[in-house]
Amino acid sequence: MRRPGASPLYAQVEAILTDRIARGDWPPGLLLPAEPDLASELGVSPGTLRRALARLERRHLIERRQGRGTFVAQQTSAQALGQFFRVRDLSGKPVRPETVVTGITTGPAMGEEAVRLRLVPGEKVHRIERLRSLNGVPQIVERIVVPAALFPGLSLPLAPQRLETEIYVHYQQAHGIIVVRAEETLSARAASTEEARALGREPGAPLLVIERITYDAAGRPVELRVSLLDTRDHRYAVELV
Amino acid sequence: MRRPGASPLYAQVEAILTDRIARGDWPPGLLLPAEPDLASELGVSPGTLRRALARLERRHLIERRQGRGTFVAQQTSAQALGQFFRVRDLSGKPVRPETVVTGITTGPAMGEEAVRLRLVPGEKVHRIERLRSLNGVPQIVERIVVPAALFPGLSLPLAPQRLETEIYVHYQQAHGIIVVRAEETLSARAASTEEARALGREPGAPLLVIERITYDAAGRPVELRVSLLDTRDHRYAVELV
DNA sequence: CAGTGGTCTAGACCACTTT
DNA sequence: AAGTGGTCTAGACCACTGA
Repeated sequence: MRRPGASPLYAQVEAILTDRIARGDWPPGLLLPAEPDLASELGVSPGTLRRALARLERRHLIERRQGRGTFVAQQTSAQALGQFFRVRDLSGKPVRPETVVTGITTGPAMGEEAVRLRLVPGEKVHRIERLRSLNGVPQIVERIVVPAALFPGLSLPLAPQRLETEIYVHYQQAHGIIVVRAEETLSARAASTEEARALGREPGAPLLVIERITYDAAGRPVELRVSLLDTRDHRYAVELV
Repeated sequence: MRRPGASPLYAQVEAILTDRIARGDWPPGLLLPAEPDLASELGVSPGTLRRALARLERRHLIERRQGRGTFVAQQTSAQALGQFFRVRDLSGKPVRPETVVTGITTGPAMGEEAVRLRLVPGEKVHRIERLRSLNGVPQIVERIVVPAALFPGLSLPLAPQRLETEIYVHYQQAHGIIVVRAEETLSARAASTEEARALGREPGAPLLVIERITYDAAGRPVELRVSLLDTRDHRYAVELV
């Protein structure tokens, strides 16, 4: 195949398949055609297709299972937690948070928020407050901002329960949005009186601040989040390679 | 090629090449044999060799340059900084630290240190204290613990200068040790009086604590490090995928 | 047993770098 | 012009899964 000044063929194939998934043409859970079939449909060799599939798998957009086939990734609670929740206990073991919603409001996006979420000024957002416990003890205060357009059913009484699991599962089930990437910045800050009360600490206690922006498969921002972690018994863990 | 219960051939090739680099048989900067030659020397097909080389490149152990050849990775200051220094300014731009050594002592490894560095109890370590400035302002207090065996020339008068650049460059030049991986855990903590004075802050001010353990190509731990960052003007940035 | 992805091989052609 | 890695192709065989 030719490639005058364009990108490599495997990258083009990767982009085509990413687009099918991002648009919902290929919904989560779908079994993809077998590799030889998909390769001939796209007009590329099996080797080139495999190279594109390997990259999609590394981005967690598909799952390949030997003997079964290749599937569009399902956003499950356990999977989203493993991918995006970096908190560990002091021995390094992963912990599972229990979550309670402590407040929901709806209003226009602030200047900074609107820019980062790429909303028109004044567009509505939901603000969600949650308290997350690790091993039964409140350890994380969390404030989430999401475009209201992505969360229409939020005023319903059942909404809080949905918000107590990872909201990425809701995104996928209700809108076919697959969350694939997040950027986090970390800092340290003194607790306010409200934050301190929620976490059972004294005002001014040092907290770890985790600010996150989350993107879907199409590269659109879909969530802003600030998490305040009490780090007496837990750590935020990363590996650098 | 057969593979009864063993690992894939490309993984075996990767292990062989990693070993050659880790042992110093292939020193940093070396030009590797051309792919067809290396493949036939190892008794594998070019495709299998390329798969192993791709993995080595992702681990930053080699660099491949089209038209020139494949080289064992050189540890440069800029490269080590880009790979392991996650601090950004508030706009997200990378910053380059200037570093001053504020203290060096030598003594036996403490219990916890000895375990993590896999030293025999009582084995000597160097403890290095540094103050790092960003844009001319002191922002990071750093304490580094390294096995004394890896840093024999530390009492020489020129040592402090060496310690003012990334010490990974010294590791590579003096011992052929290539640092490939680090684990970091983050937390928030109140500044002590000495830490506060060094950073121009009030005692008790919240600081971001970054604890790092660093490993070489052979998987041996070669450094413990604690960095205390003033996060009024900077952030620690990570991407989750 | 049939069908899937995982591994391994072999070789052609292209783009880039250096001589 | 010669040599390198990057791309793309084509096909054989193996390991795993589920009917």
